[in-house]
Amino acid sequence: MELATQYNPSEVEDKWYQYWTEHKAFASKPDGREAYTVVIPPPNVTGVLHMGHVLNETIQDILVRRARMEGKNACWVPGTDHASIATEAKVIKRLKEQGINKSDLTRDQFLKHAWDWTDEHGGIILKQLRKLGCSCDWDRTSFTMDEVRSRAVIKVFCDLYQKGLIYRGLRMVNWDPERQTALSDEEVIYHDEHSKFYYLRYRVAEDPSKYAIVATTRPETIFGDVAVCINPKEEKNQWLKGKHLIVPIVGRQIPVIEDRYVEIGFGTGCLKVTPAHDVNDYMLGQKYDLPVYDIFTADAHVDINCLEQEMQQNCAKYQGMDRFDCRKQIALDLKEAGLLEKMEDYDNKVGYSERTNVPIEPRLSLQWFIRMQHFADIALPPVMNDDIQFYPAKYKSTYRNWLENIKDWCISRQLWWGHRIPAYYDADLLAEVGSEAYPEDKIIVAPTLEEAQAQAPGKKLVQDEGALDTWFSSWLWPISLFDGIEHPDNEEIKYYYPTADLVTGPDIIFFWVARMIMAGYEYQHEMPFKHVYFTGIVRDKLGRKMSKSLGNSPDPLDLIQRYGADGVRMGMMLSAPAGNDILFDDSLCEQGRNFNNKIWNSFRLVQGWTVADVEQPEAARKACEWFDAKLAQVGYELQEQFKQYRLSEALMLVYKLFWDEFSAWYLEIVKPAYGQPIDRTSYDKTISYFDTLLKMLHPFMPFITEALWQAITERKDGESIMFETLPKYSAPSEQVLSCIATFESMKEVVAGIRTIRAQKQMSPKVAVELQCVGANPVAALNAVITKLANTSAVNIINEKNGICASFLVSTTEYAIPLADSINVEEELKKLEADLKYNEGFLQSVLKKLSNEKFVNGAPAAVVENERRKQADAESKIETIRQAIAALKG
RNA sequence: GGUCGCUUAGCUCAGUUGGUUCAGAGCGUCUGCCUUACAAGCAGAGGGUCGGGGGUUCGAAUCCCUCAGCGACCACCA
Repeated sequence: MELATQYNPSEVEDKWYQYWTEHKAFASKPDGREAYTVVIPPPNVTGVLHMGHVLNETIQDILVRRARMEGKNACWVPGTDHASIATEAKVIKRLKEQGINKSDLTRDQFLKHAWDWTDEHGGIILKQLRKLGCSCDWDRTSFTMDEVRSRAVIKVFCDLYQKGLIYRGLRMVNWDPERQTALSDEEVIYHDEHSKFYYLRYRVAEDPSKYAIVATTRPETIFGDVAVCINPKEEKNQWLKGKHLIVPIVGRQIPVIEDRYVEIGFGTGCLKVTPAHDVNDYMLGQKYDLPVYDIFTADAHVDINCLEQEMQQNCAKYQGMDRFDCRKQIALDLKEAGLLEKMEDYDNKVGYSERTNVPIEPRLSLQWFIRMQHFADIALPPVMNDDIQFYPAKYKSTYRNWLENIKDWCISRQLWWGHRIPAYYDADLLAEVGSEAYPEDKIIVAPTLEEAQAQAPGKKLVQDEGALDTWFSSWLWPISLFDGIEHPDNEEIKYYYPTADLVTGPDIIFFWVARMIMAGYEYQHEMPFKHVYFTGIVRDKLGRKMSKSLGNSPDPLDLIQRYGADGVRMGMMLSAPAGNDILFDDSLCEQGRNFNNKIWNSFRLVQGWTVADVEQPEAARKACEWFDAKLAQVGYELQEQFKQYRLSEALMLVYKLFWDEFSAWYLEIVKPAYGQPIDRTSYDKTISYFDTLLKMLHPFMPFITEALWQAITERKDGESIMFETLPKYSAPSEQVLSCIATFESMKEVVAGIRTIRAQKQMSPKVAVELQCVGANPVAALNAVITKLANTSAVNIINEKNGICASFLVSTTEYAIPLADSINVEEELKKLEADLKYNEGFLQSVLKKLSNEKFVNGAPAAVVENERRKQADAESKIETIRQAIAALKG
């Protein structure tokens, strides 16, 4: 069979993925083996694959495939997230394009559209994962809003409510005016902003000739001002004590209050208090029993209907204005009225909605919360004492920091797409008192309307309109995937839980990782995973975040098309140490592709050999001895790297093993001359090495390794490299290490000869004699030297005679007689430079050894080592001197 | 403002408890080669005062202090 000189991944990848799928190679069922479980961080159901996913899923697949080959029962569970707010936004946008407004639809109608969208786009990203080679158990594919997961969510809500860990309350929350819903603290992103500081004049009621100057960044909130606060200790504002002020434009008379909260020296020392629109003002308002005027609508437009008649008239022109338009207008109007003292540039931080990128409006509203202190208490210790290990460990302190300053979690959202809050109200009572005054003890929390109804016979019940935060379902994921919420003792959850490794980005350490740990201990009384591998953020080679607007984000499928999935996986892993951002560049995939090609061509070489019943050459025998040792050494190192989750290093290890050791050295040694057959022993050895190398490579590059493993020898249908197990390697023995060391010296000898050939422009076809002065420590490998460096003979001489080019390996001098082509001058120069270096080195060693403190203070082994260095250096110097003398002589 | 981290070759990064010639790897660069597996390749070569300064030590890339520059996360100074 003639094989192309270049590897073509696209021919291979689909074929073998299909093979795996047909044979259910990724499926897992509980059995007697040790379980190795990974749950996928569920991508948004309507999302498409981006580079961040490629990184994340590649790492998971590597870990899963490796575990499988270590003999574990690997189970990687895939699924998608309903991504409540993001998906709802997408659906609204699409409806708008069709000329439909969400407000024109009923809840059920809207949900019908959303489910249609989900069904349409839901599978896309999971299909794309197959292109990458992900070995997920597809039969287990789940969705955070499918039946099992939904029942789990509702059950947990009811349970936590019964335990008193969920409550409903009127609180200042982060409000997204675009989507018109509450958000959790974690969903707010703060950006630095260049804004203005407005200095407003508030006339003193008791003495209208005087003003208090109040500095604010948000003059549009003056409609809601109910007080001005000063620090009682601030000298310059003493005169305001007990006075009243007139809010400009609005005309409301408000008191001056005193509180230490106001920072002395900041701004003018006068803080306007607007309880409905600022968290701290709200706190002050509560403390001093101030009224609350909510002057914005849900979409952040001015609404002054709550004001008194007279003030409404004063402010009529602002009614219905957008908050930012109003800010500009007020500034203009105040200036005109002489009530704007000045404006200053000011840098501050403004919170934006993570999803809609609209400035958050602090808003007082009735929401559902989880008491988090209990969860912080159960989730902190296991991470701090390393029951759960973080890679890299530095995220432990991030984690601790958050848990030690935990705040209650706002879990209700004013959205339709999500799990509806299972709280029911007496409709008549609700109509009578309104939702805010609705008594807590009349709320019925129950899994279904029927069960709620049973608790309130004869009443007409209505369900809470809100939905739950997406993360309220995500935090149950490692449990709910195995139906462990509803059936905490079922066979699957007992077998697969806790999961082994979680791979995710550090950006969701609070959103998700911490909360899964909380839910894990609350509902399974055990950690949800043993290790957390935090990936970095994928950036472009200039270090910029990949984004649609910059256009610097390659399409993974396009990359796979160009370089093959194996090439892309390798490109991604080449520079992806845990926790560090990775600077991605297409050229990394090129390196991956090149490596695939290298493997492919090694296969072509071996596959083309014919085997004959001939004796194994000495060189080949030595090569096999050495490569056995090499595999033992690298196999062990590989294990160690995997243990520490150093996947890039692990990959580099196998990369070098295959390319440098196997291809450049081993194969070159055993390769028979053109047209000649190979002996049976070497052939079998080579096939077995190839087999082992493919297995070591398989987790990183599943496709090419499967394809070649299938081709290199006869396989039965259904067999797969995936099910092969790697041997367990123990630390390399002395014998192994010494074999490798000798071989390394031999490599240096060969390289020395090659260097001389290169310098002297000698054809590799011309055989040369190699002379070893005194003794040849690598004499056992002479046959190998002969094969690789084309030596006519390897001789031991006592003294150099004639003109030679020489080089040193350790303390041994090797020489190649080159009567006609030697440049004595150059040779001397080289030797003298070498001599100088070694003399200098000897000096530094002697200095150390003559230092009594060193000899007395350092451990014996270290001193002994220095003495050996001294001896070596002296011997080298002697050798070089002799060489110089010989040249001169 | 707080916390954590980073600075080693042109680039991206390793470097465990301070101790072998410890100053490394991959990529890139340079030189020579289309040598019957592979030019997506082969054989060679060059390249760094380990961010600056100080200290501890017989000995520091590694520990301590300090300065400079970067980054991340957290935080209610309007």
